[in-house]
Amino acid sequence: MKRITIYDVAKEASVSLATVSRVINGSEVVREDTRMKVQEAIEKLGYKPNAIAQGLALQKTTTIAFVIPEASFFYTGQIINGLIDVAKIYNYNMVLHTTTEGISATSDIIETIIKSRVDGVVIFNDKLDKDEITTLTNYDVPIVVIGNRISDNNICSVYVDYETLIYDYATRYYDAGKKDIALIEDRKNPAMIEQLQHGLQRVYKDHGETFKNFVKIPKEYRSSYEYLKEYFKTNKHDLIVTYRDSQAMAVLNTAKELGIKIPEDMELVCVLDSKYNAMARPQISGFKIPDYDLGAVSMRIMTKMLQEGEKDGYNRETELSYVYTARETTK
Amino acid sequence: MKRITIYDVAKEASVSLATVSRVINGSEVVREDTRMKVQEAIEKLGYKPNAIAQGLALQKTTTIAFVIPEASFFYTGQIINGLIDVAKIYNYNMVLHTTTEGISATSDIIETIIKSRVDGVVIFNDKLDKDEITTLTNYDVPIVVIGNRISDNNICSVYVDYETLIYDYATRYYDAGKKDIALIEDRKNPAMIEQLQHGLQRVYKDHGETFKNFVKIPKEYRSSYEYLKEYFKTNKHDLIVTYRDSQAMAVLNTAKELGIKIPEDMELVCVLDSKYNAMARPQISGFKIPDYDLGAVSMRIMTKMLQEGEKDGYNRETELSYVYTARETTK
DNA sequence: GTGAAAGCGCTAACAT
DNA sequence: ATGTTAGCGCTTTCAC
Repeated sequence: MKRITIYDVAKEASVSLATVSRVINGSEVVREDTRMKVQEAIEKLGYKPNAIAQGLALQKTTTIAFVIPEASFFYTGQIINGLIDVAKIYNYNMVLHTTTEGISATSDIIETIIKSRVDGVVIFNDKLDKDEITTLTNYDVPIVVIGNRISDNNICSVYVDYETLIYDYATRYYDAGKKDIALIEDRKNPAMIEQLQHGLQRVYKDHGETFKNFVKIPKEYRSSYEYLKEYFKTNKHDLIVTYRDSQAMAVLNTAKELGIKIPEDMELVCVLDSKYNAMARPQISGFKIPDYDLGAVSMRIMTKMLQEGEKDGYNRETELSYVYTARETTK
Repeated sequence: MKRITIYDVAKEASVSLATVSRVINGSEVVREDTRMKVQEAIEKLGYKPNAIAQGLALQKTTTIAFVIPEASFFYTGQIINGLIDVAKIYNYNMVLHTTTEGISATSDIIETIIKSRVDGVVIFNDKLDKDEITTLTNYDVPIVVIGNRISDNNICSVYVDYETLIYDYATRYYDAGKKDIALIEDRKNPAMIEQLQHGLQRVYKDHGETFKNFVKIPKEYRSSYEYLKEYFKTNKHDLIVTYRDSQAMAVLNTAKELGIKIPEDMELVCVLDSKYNAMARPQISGFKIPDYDLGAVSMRIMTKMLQEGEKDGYNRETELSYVYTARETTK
């Protein structure tokens, strides 16, 4: 099947290809009757402009690259939805790249991204360090980073301040005399855990103490659950902080099995709230993180960065807020 | 910052652009010393071939479009991971499109896909009907459909046979005298539910009876949970079948609240297994659906479709199997 | 208001 | 083994 081109349309409508181009791009200077003629030819032939050729001629692709570690979690999906919805409104396409360990190094991905001449790139990545982002800076393509507070000439970021989140929350506990607060490690989200750690450290430091209850999951344990079953046999705290729902549920289950009453004996909060927290029994308290908005806002900022004129229409760093939902695992 | 092109490299290396092109594409006919010369020039200038221009010249984009309803569920993410991992191995890029209701009609998406001249499209969609897929057929781009058994000239499909899955499973219950089997509706996955319904209908038909226990969630209820709380006050069955984990958990919670013992009074199986099923108490039995493989296999088939020579190296329809995991909600 | 022609950056015959 | 040249499909001056 022959791909029909702008030439075919031009011939069909007995005009030059320049005129067809003008019609496609909604140029005002075309006379109404020729516009109709061209429009008809387009319909008749079922012509679809070749975005690749347009990209070449215009030196832009109207495409944004999105890089994520893996598309595994529910909230990653939500971020993607946010990004895509806004991208659509502004007629951008999205290409998706993932930094699966073993299968593709970040440098390879950057390579492909540069080659594909996208207009911008949005990065959501726990592991991507500043060096790698700096590499991207060299190609002077606009970048929006989701999750980490970072900014530069053509780098913006959209994030939630987990450090302050947990600082504020834990401080209330500390001040109420519940000073024994523990944080469960999450190997899959090291960057987030680090932020939480910093927040808790500040709480203790404020009172001249040191935060010590960082519960690491030893490598030999297949899951947090396996280890926690051991851990809680000999440990108990006033408040347990986890990052993901599945870890909170692991705490819930082990506690029940060991006869630790939640929230009476021990309280539990899951930073990253999810529908599963509400389905657990007792229902797990958590913070509603605006995952969809993280995506949507990022893309909106990207579109602004891409508009020459709007150079000052956006902030380099955008902090998104969260809402605490008290459920049954906290008093 | 001036984008440096193949011409710049040619000039730098004092060769023609054809030679540079040959080096880039690993042509064998280039003498070693000139290859080195060119390679050096490429390094020095930091040249990256423009994939857009390559696409134009080669009439192919090495890009696959992927269409999903929404990136919300965990398994959608897994499918994406499978797709991407394989896509990477074969050096394909992926563009992601979603059919968010309200924001973008499927026809618009098809429009953009066609314009972007992707080499193939993978579709995972409950709602996309055959008409829409047929529209794509007109543009003779290779298509792989995930989830539904469907095939045509340039359409392949990869799927799990939910009908047979539940038919086999429910038959065992029926034959054991547990004839009261109910299926919970899932508005978000109508196509899957339909398959399950067909399977159960066959079970009853085999015995000259009619399957009636399809539990619809009335529109006025915000969630399955809200309705099920009412439903189970006056209803009880031998076996409850749900599609997603969250619905199974809703059944679990309402049952517990109403004093219905699971699995003693009523058994429960969740077709689409997830880690949350294992975290629930009692743990929910389910089928391990190979979500990652659905993606991976689909992309593998796509690469085969794209290879001219390999016309017969793949099946039009590929059925993937599942593994049943008995846990605590079934006897 | 419309057409002719020069690119956009690259590949692939075809020459040499 | 390397260079020349004609596209790939489109946009955009610049003439008319």
